[in-house]
Amino acid sequence: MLKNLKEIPPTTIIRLPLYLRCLKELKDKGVSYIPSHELAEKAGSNAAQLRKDLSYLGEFGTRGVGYNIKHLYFQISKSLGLNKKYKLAIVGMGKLGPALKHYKGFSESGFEVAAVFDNDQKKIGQKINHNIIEDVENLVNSIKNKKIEIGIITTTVEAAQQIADKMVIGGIKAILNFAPTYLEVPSRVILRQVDLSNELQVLSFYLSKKR
Amino acid sequence: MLKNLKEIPPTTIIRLPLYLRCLKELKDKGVSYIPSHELAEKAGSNAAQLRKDLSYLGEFGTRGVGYNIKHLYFQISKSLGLNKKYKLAIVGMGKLGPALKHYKGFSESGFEVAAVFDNDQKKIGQKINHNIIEDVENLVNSIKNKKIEIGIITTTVEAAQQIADKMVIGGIKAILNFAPTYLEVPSRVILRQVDLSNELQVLSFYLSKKR
DNA sequence: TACTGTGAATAGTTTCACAGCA
DNA sequence: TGCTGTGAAACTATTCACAGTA
Repeated sequence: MLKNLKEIPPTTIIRLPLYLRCLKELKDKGVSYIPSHELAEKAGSNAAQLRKDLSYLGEFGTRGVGYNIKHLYFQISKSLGLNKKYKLAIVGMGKLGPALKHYKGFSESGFEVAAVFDNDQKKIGQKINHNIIEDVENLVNSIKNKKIEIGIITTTVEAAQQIADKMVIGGIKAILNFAPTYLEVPSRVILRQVDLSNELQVLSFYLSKKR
Repeated sequence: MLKNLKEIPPTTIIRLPLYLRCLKELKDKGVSYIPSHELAEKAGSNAAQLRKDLSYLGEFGTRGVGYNIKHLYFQISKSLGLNKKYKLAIVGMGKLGPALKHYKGFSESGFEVAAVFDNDQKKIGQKINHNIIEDVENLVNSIKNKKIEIGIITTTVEAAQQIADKMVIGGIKAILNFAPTYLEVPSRVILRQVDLSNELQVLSFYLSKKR
């Protein structure tokens, strides 16, 4: 019955944002209840897995009926810590950085881009949406002053580690790294790596198997 | 001894591009041999896992010495099917699409952006690097004529499914989808989903646990 | 009746620990 | 001696199947 004591498996955590997205769609459409097999199908999962995943968060369903969409949405949001707003810093205003800056999904989930940085004097001072590009030399102070908790790195591989180091000095709590290189950070800092060409290489593997 | 018969686990496949990246760095530096624990450290893994992963591909090491970097690089490339060139189409020339178009990692791994598309008449005909933006109405024919095997979707959520459908009609073999929505494709088409705000939500979970 | 929640069974993944080879 | 390659053990995740309930 009580499940707060149990650890939520990492695989479950990765799927929660998926469920959340489907629930948002349904909520916006005005649907009020949904059974596990339908929600699972929308999320590209299966009913057993969905129910097991949700069981780590609590008991939110009604037997014979399904899940109340608004309630489940709220509960998953809460479990993911999305009831709180987070401030982001994006470092590297090449192509990918500005693309992320404009990405709608961030603000929708309660993430606010509080500062953007580059080391190119030509770019510093320019405006991107509502942010003025700051000199990367300000990174440490900006993170401290604005109490930024999450850093996104979209620089070159060469610059990535020193940017990460500065973020750590500034007191960053988590880093999302898009530069295709392994970063060394203290274990108290949460690090996630997104590598776009890795995804293509994985596709390549499955493609080449088919012949 | 012979391992070609055994299936390579999906978790191993995801790590192979990581090893490849480290090996490339070492190769460029002129290093010739490396033991498993050092390569593992560079890749953010551990020696036992690295050796187990490689054991699914074959026996490439020398006891007492380590792995020949060039040879291992070649072998992993081959296992991932990267000895072949792949043609890509990117659909959606908003912010993310052009960023991917410029992304160096793609061409370095043998992927060629053979065509780019949008539905905006103002963008169609414009040049992005070496590609002229084509009308999305040409998508099916272009995929057929240019023998494009991989499609990348960077459109809005609303357009994504119909773009995927067109790709399938054109005979695409794999799709990498950046639109935050679940796509329905025939099982013969390989599909991978990359969702940028999911990554932030996962960070949020681990951040909120820390308080 | 139509669903959820969950133990139990199965499947998959990681880590251990060591035999065997250069 | 110092490493790899790999069975076996430990751990983790998924799926099954059904008791329990609105």
